[in-house]
Amino acid sequence: MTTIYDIAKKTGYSPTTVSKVFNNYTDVKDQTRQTILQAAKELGYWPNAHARTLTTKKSWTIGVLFVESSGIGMQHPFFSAVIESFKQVAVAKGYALMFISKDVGGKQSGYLENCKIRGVDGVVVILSDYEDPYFKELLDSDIPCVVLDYETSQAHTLYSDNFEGSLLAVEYLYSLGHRKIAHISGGINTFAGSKRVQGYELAMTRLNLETKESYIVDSAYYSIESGYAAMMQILDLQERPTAVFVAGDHLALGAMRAARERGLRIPNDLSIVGFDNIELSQYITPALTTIAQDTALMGSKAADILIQSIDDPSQVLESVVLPVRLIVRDSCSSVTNTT
Amino acid sequence: MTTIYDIAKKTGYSPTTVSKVFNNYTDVKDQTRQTILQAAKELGYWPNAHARTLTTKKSWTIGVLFVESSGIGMQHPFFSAVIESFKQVAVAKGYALMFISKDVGGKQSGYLENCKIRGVDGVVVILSDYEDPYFKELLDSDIPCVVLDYETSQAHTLYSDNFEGSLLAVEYLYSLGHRKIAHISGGINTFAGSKRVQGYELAMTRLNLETKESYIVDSAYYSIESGYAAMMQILDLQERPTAVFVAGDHLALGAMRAARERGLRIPNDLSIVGFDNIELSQYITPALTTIAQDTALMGSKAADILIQSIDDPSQVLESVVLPVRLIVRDSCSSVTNTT
DNA sequence: TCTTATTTCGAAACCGGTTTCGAACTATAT
DNA sequence: ATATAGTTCGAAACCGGTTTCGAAATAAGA
Repeated sequence: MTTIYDIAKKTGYSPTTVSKVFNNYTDVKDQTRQTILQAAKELGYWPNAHARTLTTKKSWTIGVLFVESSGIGMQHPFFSAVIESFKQVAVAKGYALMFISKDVGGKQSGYLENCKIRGVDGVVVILSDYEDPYFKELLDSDIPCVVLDYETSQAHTLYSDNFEGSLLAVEYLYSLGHRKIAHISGGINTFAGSKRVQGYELAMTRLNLETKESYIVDSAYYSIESGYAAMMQILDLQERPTAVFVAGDHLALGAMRAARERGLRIPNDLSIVGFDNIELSQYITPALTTIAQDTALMGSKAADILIQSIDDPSQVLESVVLPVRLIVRDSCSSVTNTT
Repeated sequence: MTTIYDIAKKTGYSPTTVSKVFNNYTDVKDQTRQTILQAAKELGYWPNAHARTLTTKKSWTIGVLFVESSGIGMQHPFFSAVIESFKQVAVAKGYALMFISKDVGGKQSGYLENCKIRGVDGVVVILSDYEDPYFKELLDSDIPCVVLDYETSQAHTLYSDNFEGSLLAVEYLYSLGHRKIAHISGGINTFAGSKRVQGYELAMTRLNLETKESYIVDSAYYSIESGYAAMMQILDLQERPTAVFVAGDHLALGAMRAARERGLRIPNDLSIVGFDNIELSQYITPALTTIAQDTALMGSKAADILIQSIDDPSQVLESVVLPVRLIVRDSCSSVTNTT
């Protein structure tokens, strides 16, 4: 491993000057710069990020806090799409991404501890369970954070307009003639889930539709399985709805499966609207009508905000609400006879 | 930021002794240890990983090299499933995961350079294009690598038995009575893709079936779109096959869509076998019969091998071939009249 | 030619840890 | 009381960089 000292020795200049070359200081003669650069190339020199971080206190590393209660981690398509777009702008600005976990090496430690130990410059957090005390601990710290899909006054936040999404979905179903509209929630205890329920309820009220208790089924996770179970529950109702607004595409997939098993055809016998617009929703049959979140924008915008906040921690906290839109495909049909 | 020097000052012991406490040296009196631990707690001490790495030359960081030519990055379900399981064992052993990219900060740099700069202890690589010269550069280096879905004598390798998978698929279709079996390849230029084609060809030969040129369609990427295009090409054939073995589930989704648009019912008019067993393949209609790779095993095994290799770089290179299995679902039907 | 201003460079301290090796101190054996 | 063994601790060098500030060298101005 060659160091700036090796280069200094070889060229006859001091380590100081060598360091200056790699940091684009102006007080070094151009010819000197060339000599040093040349020597660096010959010796195969790579700057040591750890040594640099030690003095500068900047690691050029962003922590990714990404945990789902369901435990499937990176596999969730919505989250991974966001992170992918986040990564692209972060890398372009010179940052590397590092996963933050608790319990590293089998030792109970917590997110904040690991962030401190690793010296990350900032953290982007996407959790399904924001009640985690270890997350709170991180929020309370001085580490710049941008948190997605959640609302808090302690950090920059970024989330889709879940509320509006629900309105769009229900109003669309209404416009097709549906009056008995049920809702499969993604968990009232999650931020997005509760917003979506609220949006559903408001929409129903606005449209003068009765909001029955039994028409709202809470499913614990955004998984296919729980969507299946929730739909089964709805199908057992004596007064079956003609349409179901489902708070997530994965849930919707499970719901569609349940309906199919019960012999219901979609959209003929039952209309379904999802939420998220995951890639596959357009390829299933029938293609899923859903509310699209702009994952690419969410990721890139989050990176912009976080990096700004790293550069200037005194920045006022931003709270960005991203627009959603209805994507009409084939999983809904109009109701002719409104019983 | 409190350091071991702060703790030393507060307790009256030397930085050496403080350091020893955190490194579990035995030559420190138990009472001393308690005093120092107590002081550390009070001062809110976190060890500085960068400083530690600087002297020990070990960063407890594993680089993740994960690029797809299609550019969708982490979103690919197969790859992200593998990484997720990799991450779990790596974290349990005390490592953090860091994404390695080239062109950091807009500067053309390459994978090796970034690995060297960041001082990662090892790298797990999953690429779709293993011809990348920057990847070769990394392979030629002294950094421990484990590469997935590829074969090379320069690193530890790990891949599913693609060849066997093809045999299973074709033999299964044969057992259902199919004789005209086509193949949509995932790209003859990828390692897995070529193995799958070879397996297909061997199976056909073994079963005494004619391997027509036109029955093998090469699709550039493992995307839904290219699966769609490839299937269209097959459906344009005058002598249409009764079954298609598709080299990837995503491709299969596109292929099914194409067939459906052409008015063909699956499995009645056309049988399809996929490859990968992505989560969604069981939820589409008809549920996809496919060849399953053991992604969890691949990830955890890869982590085991890499970490062993980090601990002892002189280890002989391992090349692990993981078993695959046929998962029968609803996308294939038996052929009664073999024309 | 002598100031003065501008370039160009380097000594030295510092960042926060680790590790070797010897010294001092305590306990045990003779 | 003395020799020996075992325990406990710390001085100092080192890891590979950055940065301040002053000095030397060179160029410009009078």
